[in-house]
Amino acid sequence: MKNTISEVPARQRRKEARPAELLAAALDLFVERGFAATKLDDVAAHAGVSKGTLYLYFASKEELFKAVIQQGILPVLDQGDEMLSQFDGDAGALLETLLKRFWELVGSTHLAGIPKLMISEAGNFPEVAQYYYENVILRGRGLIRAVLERGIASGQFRAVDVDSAIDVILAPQMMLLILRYSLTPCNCGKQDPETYLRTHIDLLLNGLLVAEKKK
Amino acid sequence: MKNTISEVPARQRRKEARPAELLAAALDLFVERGFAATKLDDVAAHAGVSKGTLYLYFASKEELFKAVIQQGILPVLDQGDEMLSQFDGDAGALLETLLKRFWELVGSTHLAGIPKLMISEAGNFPEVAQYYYENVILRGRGLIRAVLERGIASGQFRAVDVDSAIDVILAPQMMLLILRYSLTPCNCGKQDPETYLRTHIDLLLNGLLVAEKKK
DNA sequence: ATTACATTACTGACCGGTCAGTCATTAATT
DNA sequence: AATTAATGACTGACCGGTCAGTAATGTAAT
Repeated sequence: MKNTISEVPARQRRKEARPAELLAAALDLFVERGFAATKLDDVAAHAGVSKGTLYLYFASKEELFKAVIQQGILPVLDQGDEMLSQFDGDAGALLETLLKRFWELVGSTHLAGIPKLMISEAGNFPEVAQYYYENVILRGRGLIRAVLERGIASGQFRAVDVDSAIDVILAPQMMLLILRYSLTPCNCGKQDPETYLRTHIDLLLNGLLVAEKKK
Repeated sequence: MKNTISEVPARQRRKEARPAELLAAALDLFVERGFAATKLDDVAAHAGVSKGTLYLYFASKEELFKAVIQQGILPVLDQGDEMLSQFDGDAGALLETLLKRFWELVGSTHLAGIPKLMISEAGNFPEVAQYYYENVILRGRGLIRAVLERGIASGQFRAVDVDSAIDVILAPQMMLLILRYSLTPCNCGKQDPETYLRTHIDLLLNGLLVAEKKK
């Protein structure tokens, strides 16, 4: 006769579901507490298994870290690539759409914590940092570069220095994410991202100076 | 007769010099390895003393952290205040001067590592984060706010949303510092800061769009 | 000068808590 | 009965923090 209260056995065997559940738990905790401060016991508990089980699926804490980064961030960049190839408006509108979409996809998820996580831990995990640089940063910069070059070629944008402009454009986006997951006493990121994003795009396209251009 | 090889005794008593030397060592190591990953044994060794001595001057690792932040960053903000009160050019020139001077004072020092350090550790040390927010972030934002308001009042700047504009302006500066001390495989921050800074100020003042303004 | 005593900056072995990683055992599935 | 997913007690390294002891310096009496 089964237990009449609960049909869930104490121990379940769910080989297929474990890795994804462990990755989700790890993302949550890494993003919330940082990598070093997160205990694998807690990750396992969060995923409803014991620490031993975690080690059945991931060889070490660092491997788990790598897997979290990979699985979390690559789909977002795939979306970006797709948008770029399909969009057919002018470059200014494309830039605006891209930045807004990025915020929708990442800003509202726990994925938003990944940039801060990488910045914090890159120094101590060069292998992960290398992967992140090649597969996330370079691809992200590539997206913005394509937009800038399209805009400059069409005459819509001024012929700014593309390489540094990319960084200048991405920085406010990154900082907004970073501040969300750090310096919580700071309200910097608290005012609605709408306004922030609008100001960013407005400044970016129009600059700070009034009507007649000098320089 | 003294030792002819070396006049340095094995053990020295230098009560006055210790704190500053320990703070310098701690800044170096915290910035290089992160707070959690830095061992107090190493900090002490770097300063040429034993761990016990460190505890004569600082009550705990966290107190040492706070002292490093305070001692490192406050003088820079004092300089900023002074510049603001003395400068008498137009707001655009003031903004440019302020950003460039900031880079000179901080970008070339180990102080440049402090923003990344704070971002990484703020979550685990709320007391330090609170201090940093009140005494560094708010003061820094105050400087930029003053410049923006001066420029808008004089009619030189467009009437942008000041609060979010502050963040948009500061973000590229911060990101440049952050990338210097993180993601070292990434060359993002490697190209000379000159170009980066010039692009930032140029974009900030003039925007991305060509001559005739829309909107 | 030299000796004796007092003060205190400094040391480093040690302790206790923590946590990544292991493995003998248990129990679900085939 | 055999296989293997899952467990959780255990280990050993690590490190923040402590403290009994050591040696450098000061001071005063001889």
